[in-house]
Order: sequence, then C-alpha cells, then structure tokens
Amino acid sequence: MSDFSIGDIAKQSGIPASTIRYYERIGLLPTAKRINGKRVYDETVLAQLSVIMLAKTMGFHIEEIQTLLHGFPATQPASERWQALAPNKLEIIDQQIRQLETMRYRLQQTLACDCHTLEQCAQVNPR
Amino acid sequence: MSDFSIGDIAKQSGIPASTIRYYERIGLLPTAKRINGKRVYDETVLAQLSVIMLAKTMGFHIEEIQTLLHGFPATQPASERWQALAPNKLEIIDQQIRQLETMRYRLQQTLACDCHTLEQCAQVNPR
DNA sequence: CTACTACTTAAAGTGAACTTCAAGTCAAGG
DNA sequence: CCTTGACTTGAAGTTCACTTTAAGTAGTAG
Repeated sequence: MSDFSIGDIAKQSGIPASTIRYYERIGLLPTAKRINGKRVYDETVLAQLSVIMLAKTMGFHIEEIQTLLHGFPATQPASERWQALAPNKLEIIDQQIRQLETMRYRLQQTLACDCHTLEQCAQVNPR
Repeated sequence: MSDFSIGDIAKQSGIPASTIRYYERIGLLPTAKRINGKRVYDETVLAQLSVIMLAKTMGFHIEEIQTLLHGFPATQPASERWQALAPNKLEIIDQQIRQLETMRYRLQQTLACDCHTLEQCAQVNPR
C-alpha cells in the first residue's frame, strides 16, 4: 500500500488527473511527494478527495472547501466546521428547491396550456 | 402608447438596458426601430421580454429560448412549442430537486454528526 | 457655448471550475 | 537507439450569460 501514480488515483477516484493537479495547485490538496519529478501518492489522498467530493455534492464552493479543510484548528470536530461554513446553507438549499418546484409547476402549466401565443403564457404566468 | 426609450423599457421590465441590447444582438429580440440612431420601442417588447423571462424561470437556456421563439411556424400553438423544446425537461428538473434533497440530507447529517475528522464524514456519506 | 444625460458601438472583461495545449522529461519495451 | 505512454510545467482556452469599458453622438437645460 503506497506509491500510486496520479493516473492510478484518477482511476480509483474517478477524478481526472488534470483536476487533481488543479486541486494541488490551488491548495485543496497538499503538494504531493515527487519521484523523478512525478507525483507519488498513498491512499490517504483518496480520503482527502472524498472529503472534497462530499463537500461539492453538498453545494459548497471551492473557497468554502478551502476554509473547511484549512481554516480551523486541527482539533476542531467536523460538525463544528460544517456549521461554521455557511450558517444559512440549509435555507439556501431550501430556497433552491422551492425555485425548482416553481419551475416544475410552470413547466407543467405551459406543457398543457391552450394559449395560442407564448405571450399569453407569459401573461398567465406573471413574474 | 408607443415611443419608449431603452431606458424606459429597462425600468418597466426590470431588465438592464445592457441586457436588452444583448438580447437584440443575439437575436432573442427583433432589431428595434431607430430614431436618430437610438432604439425606440412600443409596449409589445414588454410582452416579448416577459416570454424570455418566463422561459428563463423555467430553466431554459438562451439557445432553447431561441428555438422556442423562432424555431416554429408562426401558427404553432404555445403548448406544442414548449413540449418540443425539451421532451425530458420535467425529469431533469425532478432530478435536480432530488439532488438538492440529497444535499440537504447530507448537510443535516454533517451539521449534527460526531465525526472527529472530515474524512469520517466522507466515509459515512459515500459517493 | 457648455454641461449633462441618455444613448450608440465594438470589444474586452467577468466568474467558477476546470480543461486543453505546447513543449519537454523519464523509464521501459523491442 | 527509438518509440510509446505516462507523466511534468505554465499558460491559455472553455462555457454561459451577461457586464463593463472606451470612445463617440444627440438632444436639452442654463
């Protein structure tokens, strides 16, 4: 266990090598050890990538992920970090869900409407 | 009724003049009549802008809106146009809603978790 | 005449998160 | 020795929907 190339990590994680390099460049990942100039990893980087991916699936931006990873004393528990990140993230997500539900409703309306023109649709669905 | 400047239309619609010019430039709006080189509108442009805004609130891209507006014979009823646009738009929206609900769930989990490290959070919430 | 305001244009800039490119290095296989 | 494949770097390109900028024009108020 140890000594994976960036290609290996890319395959295992499903994240393109170019993206892994990019994450290192911007400091999301630590600078990898080099052998003959080439990056060499052990499996801990997979866990680090998992954290990044999790945060991304939760809708955090890269800058927020930076804070999450490096903006706290090492002893600070995970939940406190998440809480500190975006105090109103839940509300933001709820708002986005409501927005999509509005979209959905309007789409259903127009798919079944009997407006002759698009302008009529717009009148029926005012902003 | 008639003879509005682009500034008037911007105020009435809430859409920046720069955006209105942009829409004209890319063909979303017809080329406006000019008087002394300046755009002059009547109120029909407000209805056209309403259609654009409605389509945007429904999640359509500009290229799709182009099709919606100009990709059909003039006699084609509105509902058929909407239907032709993105046959699976409803499913796409539903998928986005589900994605956000997953986000929401994960966020709630991590906000209340007792993981010591972020890596543990990632393990509990696998991709 | 001079400000001032609102408008005109083409072209360049913005932001986010990558991706692609050009040019080069390195080790292994034949 | 030569080719192949995977890697390296910094820089530039991509996407989308605008926004901003620079330089200029036209009408109006004082």
